[in-house]
Amino acid sequence: MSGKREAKKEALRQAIINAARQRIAESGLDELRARDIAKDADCAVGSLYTVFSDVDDVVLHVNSSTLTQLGSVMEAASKSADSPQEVLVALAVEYLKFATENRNIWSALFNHRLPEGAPAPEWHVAEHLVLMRWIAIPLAKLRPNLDEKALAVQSRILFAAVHGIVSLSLEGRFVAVRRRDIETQLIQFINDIIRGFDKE
Amino acid sequence: MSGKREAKKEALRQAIINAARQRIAESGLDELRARDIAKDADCAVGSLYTVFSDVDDVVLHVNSSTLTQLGSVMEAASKSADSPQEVLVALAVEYLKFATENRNIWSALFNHRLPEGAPAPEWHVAEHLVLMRWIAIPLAKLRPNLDEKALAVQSRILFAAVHGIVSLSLEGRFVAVRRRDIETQLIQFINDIIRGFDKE
DNA sequence: CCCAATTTTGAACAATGTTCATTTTTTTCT
DNA sequence: AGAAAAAAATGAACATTGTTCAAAATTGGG
Repeated sequence: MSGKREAKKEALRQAIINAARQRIAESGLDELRARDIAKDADCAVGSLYTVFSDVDDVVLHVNSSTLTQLGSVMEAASKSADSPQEVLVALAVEYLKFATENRNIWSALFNHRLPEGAPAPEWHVAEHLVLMRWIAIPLAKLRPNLDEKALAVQSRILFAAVHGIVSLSLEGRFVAVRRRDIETQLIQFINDIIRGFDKE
Repeated sequence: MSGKREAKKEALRQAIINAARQRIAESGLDELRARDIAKDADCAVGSLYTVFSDVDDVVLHVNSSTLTQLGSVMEAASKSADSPQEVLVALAVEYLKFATENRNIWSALFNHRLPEGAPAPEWHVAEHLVLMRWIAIPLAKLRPNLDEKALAVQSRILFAAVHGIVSLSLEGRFVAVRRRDIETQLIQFINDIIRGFDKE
């Protein structure tokens, strides 16, 4: 009856991930500390290392759950409209909304850097690719002449552009644009792009 | 004759900035260490703090010089073509080129985070805005009906989109696109946008 | 050449990620 | 149930860093 061990271990894993997510949500990735996570998860610092290889590994798992959340948001947005144009706009707007409402959690997704020369594990990269699919679907309808490969590239480019706008705007380091203007701009931007397709 | 003191201090400032830039260029911002900077600049760790308030301050000055470099690149790109369309494409392509050829220095510009609640100094924010001007000039010709304010916003949005594409592509965390495809995609992207303007 | 002011120094401190010998808990065996 | 073995949890100790500051070295003026 050693399933009890596994269960406890799994409970600890979740407690640690939740504690880390909570900390990140409240104070951002930069303020995340191994000792704080352990305290919140009611375990010793050392225990963290019996379940994860290091703090980066914990962050990776937090990010993984964020991607799942984002996936749901994208799916809902995809169902919120019929025309592919409207779907692309909805995806962008919902992405902006998610980023705004979950700023720290969202930015951890992109600001987290693994140490020099440690590539993100394959399973985590795959999680990102799933998001691209939600863009590819409406895009395929707008550009039926693109093959699978070109479609994948276009999806990434479109995502990157939207992400850039959301990112530089929200992080607001410089290049600040008033918050309530961003959505308007984003919608106009997507529409400009789509109109550009038509004329190609 | 106390100008000598000032001169020495200034020399130290420059030595430290150069050492830091060199380190960042070679190993990236994440590997930057106060002790390494001091060693390269031939001074004690403590001396660094007599000239800069902390390591972040040093990075800020490295980034400042990077922005000056980028400014020159943008200026040259602006003069490389006549039509505003071509200028916008040239700006994007040169931005991509600069980022590719100066990866670590460029990414320090955007990955450097000041500690919680310490906004970038006003002089540094201003340096960023100068870059936006190079985009606004050709954009104004394409969209003559935009007032100054709307033009500034559009410039930022366009920059953010291009930056997003360059950024997610180059950092290649996920969402990887083959390096040699990025330029092609970027050019097509800018053209799509501009075509979108026409149809508005 | 000497003294006071200034600058430079690097050892010491604090914060933090990570390890590992020791203690505690759980499982297995009789 | 109780003891021995296995596994897991613990937190003190270590290594690495940014930063400080008392002491030493340097400098400029008289």
